[in-house]
Amino acid sequence: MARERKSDVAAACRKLMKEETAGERLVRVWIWEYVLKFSSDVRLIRELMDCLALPNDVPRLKQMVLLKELSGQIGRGLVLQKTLDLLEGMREVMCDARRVADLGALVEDEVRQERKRVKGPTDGTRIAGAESDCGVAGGNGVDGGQEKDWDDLVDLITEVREEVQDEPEVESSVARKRKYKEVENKLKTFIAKAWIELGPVFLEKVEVAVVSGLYKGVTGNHLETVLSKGKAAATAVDEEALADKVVEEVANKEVVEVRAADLEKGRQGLQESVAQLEKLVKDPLPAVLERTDANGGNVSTQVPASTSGREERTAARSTRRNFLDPHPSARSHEWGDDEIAESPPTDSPSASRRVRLPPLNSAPRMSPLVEIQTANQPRGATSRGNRRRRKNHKWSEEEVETLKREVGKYGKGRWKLILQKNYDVFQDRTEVHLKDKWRNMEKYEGIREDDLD
DNA sequence: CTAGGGATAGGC
DNA sequence: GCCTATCCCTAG
Repeated sequence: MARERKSDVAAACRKLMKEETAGERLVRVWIWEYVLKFSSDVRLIRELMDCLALPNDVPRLKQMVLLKELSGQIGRGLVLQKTLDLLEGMREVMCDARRVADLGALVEDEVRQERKRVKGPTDGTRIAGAESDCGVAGGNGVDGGQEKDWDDLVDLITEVREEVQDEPEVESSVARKRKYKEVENKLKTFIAKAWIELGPVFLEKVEVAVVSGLYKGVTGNHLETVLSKGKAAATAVDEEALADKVVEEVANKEVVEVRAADLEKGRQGLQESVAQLEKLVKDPLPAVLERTDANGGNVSTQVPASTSGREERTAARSTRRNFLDPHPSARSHEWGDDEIAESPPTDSPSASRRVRLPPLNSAPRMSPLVEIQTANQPRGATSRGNRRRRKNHKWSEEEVETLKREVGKYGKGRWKLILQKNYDVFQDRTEVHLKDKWRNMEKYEGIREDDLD
């Protein structure tokens, strides 16, 4: 039943997205920005994904997703190679962001043209705040500080990883553990800084502005005027500056005293904004939340990390790849390939109807890392370079024994589970590594699952 | 996520 | 070269 409703929602959303205007697309970006920044509820994010495609051509959003994934790495235990891959993804996106520094202007342009086309009958589709750049272009400031942090971090991880590869047998040494801790801390700092770099998201600014009474809202007339006069860009700067100022003030002042009247005012303002948003995009959240509540907070796609039952695993299997868990062996990130790729839930039929922005990556497909490395790193300091095959990492006795034991316990084919239960032993391995190793052992050593106790 | 095909590294 | 171990890719 939940399943049917789910597909209903998804279908309805697809339909909506088919007719998505440039303005609505912006709304989609705002929603995602906000959710990615403030929700740590993976379940919610997945559900939302089914209903509202994650725009895959906005560097800022990509950065946010990558940051989420990196955070997840810390939570689940570091897999150095994966961390490096994610970091490389970050670098790519950061470069993209720089390349399209004026994307905001382009979007506004699209909005303007779109408005010209649909002018008249569709009075109800006023685009709240569409003349502001709304953060699509915001956060493009990838400055040198972040690059340096990035370099340091990658160097450190590479170094540790190589150490692990060269002397896998001392994996549990105190020094090794300290190294991992160091990586983790540095990574945390990097992530925190990156979020700061990204700056406030659009809805956040609106929220702050409304609550502090400085945001007067945008009237339809105002919008029309702005758009028709073609002064969108100029206004966007003003609004942006205002919002920034507000955020800054709020951040710097001792806690701003908020009186009841202000709060009420703010709440009303937010309610209006929400109503406007709902007019534009059918907000999937209420349905999702209602469903999760009805379900006692449980949704079938949720996988409690600690469980291991076979049934649960099957139940948890999703038709779609978990976006927080990219393909284990993927060496490059899927986003930004030249095609205008669809996000998973939005199946292709609607693709052609989408408002399209210029491809972000029309530039060479080669990893920006290459340029950077060759430029900044004299010797092969970071040996992984472009897409180099990782150095063969011989299996230690302990790893092999653990693998045998665990296959005996959980059965062949539960690679992910086995890995999760033994992150400390299988440092720097993925489930694919476990699977491959077992295959070899079967093939060349004649080991069988049933030989094990 | 897993299975299986295939590429590559590295030892002899 | 051949063979095994390891790594990588991708269909299902």
